[in-house]
Amino acid sequence: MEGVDKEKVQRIVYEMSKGSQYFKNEERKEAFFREKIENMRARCAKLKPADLAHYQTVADKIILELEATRDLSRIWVHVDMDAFYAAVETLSDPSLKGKPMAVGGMSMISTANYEARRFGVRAAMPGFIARKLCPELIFVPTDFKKYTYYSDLTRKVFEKYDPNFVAASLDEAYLDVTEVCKERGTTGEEIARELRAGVHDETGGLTCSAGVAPNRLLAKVCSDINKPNGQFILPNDRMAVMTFISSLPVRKIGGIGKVTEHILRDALGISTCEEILQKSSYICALFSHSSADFFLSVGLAIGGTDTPQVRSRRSISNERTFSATGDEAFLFCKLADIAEMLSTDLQKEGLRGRTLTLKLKTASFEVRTRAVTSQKNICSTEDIMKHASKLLKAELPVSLRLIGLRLSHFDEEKVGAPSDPTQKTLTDYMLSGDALRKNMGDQSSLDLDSTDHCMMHGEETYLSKDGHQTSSCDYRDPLDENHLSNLDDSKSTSGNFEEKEEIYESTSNANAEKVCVVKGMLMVILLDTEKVITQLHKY
DNA sequence: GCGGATCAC
DNA sequence: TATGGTGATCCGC
Repeated sequence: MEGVDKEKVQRIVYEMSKGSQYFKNEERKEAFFREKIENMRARCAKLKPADLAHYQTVADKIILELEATRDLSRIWVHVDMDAFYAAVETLSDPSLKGKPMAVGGMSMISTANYEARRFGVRAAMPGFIARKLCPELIFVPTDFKKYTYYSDLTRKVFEKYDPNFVAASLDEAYLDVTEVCKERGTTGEEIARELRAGVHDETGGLTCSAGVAPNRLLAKVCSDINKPNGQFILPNDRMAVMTFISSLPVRKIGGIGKVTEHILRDALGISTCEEILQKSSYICALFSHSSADFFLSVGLAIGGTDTPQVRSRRSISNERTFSATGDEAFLFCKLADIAEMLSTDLQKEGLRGRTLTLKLKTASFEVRTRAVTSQKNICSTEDIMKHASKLLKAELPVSLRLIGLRLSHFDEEKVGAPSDPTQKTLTDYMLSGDALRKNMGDQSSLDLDSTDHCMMHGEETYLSKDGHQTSSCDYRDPLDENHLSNLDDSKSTSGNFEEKEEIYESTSNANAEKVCVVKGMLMVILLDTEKVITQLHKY
């Protein structure tokens, strides 16, 4: 973004961060990461001319196969709402117009409007740093009901152009407008323009940007080019597509994040998509078959052109951050809260599963997961707690800032599912799709000998077994949202804390039963932990 | 099947 | 004072 003093922003972010536990953890991760890159460079250096010649033939073969799948017959549009949450908030409070504003709280920001971005304020930036960058910044708490309402309005517009459009999140969607273009004898460009006007009208003023391209991977990149309130069209022409992809930095591609970007650049000297093809032998030498496949398809600008299959959810989880503590009674209370929330969510979806995963983040930001798989399907708070408390107990003593629980390996048939057909957006759109190949470099080149195994192993590559292109890395899960609400800062946690204390003293409270049940369960679970039982009185 | 990592939003 | 939550995937064990 122009007009941003990047150096100043960087300096302030650094000043605010350095010395913190968060920052120390980032440094630890970076050191680990540099080592990984060094390993890859070493492996590169060891490659002999004969090896490289071999990998070049492998690469050339893959490239030929990929080229054969190229389909330039479809017209995809990727629609991306501009600063969506911030724009919605401004719509409902016009006094915010023209002022720097961010949706979120002191701990984390989910979206900043364009006025705030000029100060260097960004999504995923902690609010207290944002305020330092822009002291007059207005904070607005997240309100998902509002965003869902406006998202639904936009989807009504999308439906008119592609009834099978793919909602990638509340504020993004992919539309295959090939048919509507044919019917109306018009271009993707015109459709995108009309669609954007429709969104603007139907929502009462929200703007969006669009990318028009022959596949979803490209459409996604294109929607970012003339943002905000603009569009970019990439014609269905091989030459135009190849020219476009050539100079594109790899980081612009969905699925290539910060880490992959650095690996490609520092280990292989690859910064643009063009260079992927130029160094295709190294790509094949260093990465797994599926990773190489993904990278090479990026170099060729080949992406998904079909409408991806609807897939059911694989896991469901619940996690909460609180101010770090080693107080075991508190930690078990939190665990019980999360178990209960998870159980509630499971009931809503009529799901039961066999694998329970406990997620912990220590006071020093180190993340750990511990899982158990049982024979029986579980869904009740009690069953979840039975396993979860064992997992947590094995980690004690430990000072934590986050606890989470995830259930997976679902039962085939749902039990008592409240099957509400109007809930289409939540269940039917639960497709996943990244064929992301982002596990860089840990795989030995020997793996190339087990190509088939690798291909089958991946749940979904950009090529399905029957040769049709399936959902690709540019496809997003609709439930992936910035669920920033309710964790503004320590308020929510200390809020719970006080609430519990109150409930404990006043048994007439409506919530008392719940707490007692939880407590009762905890007492059974923690029977051998005298200290915890006595401390429970505090909560 | 488990644990660590990465990515997206 | 203060750096999120949900879901998915891959790899190496």
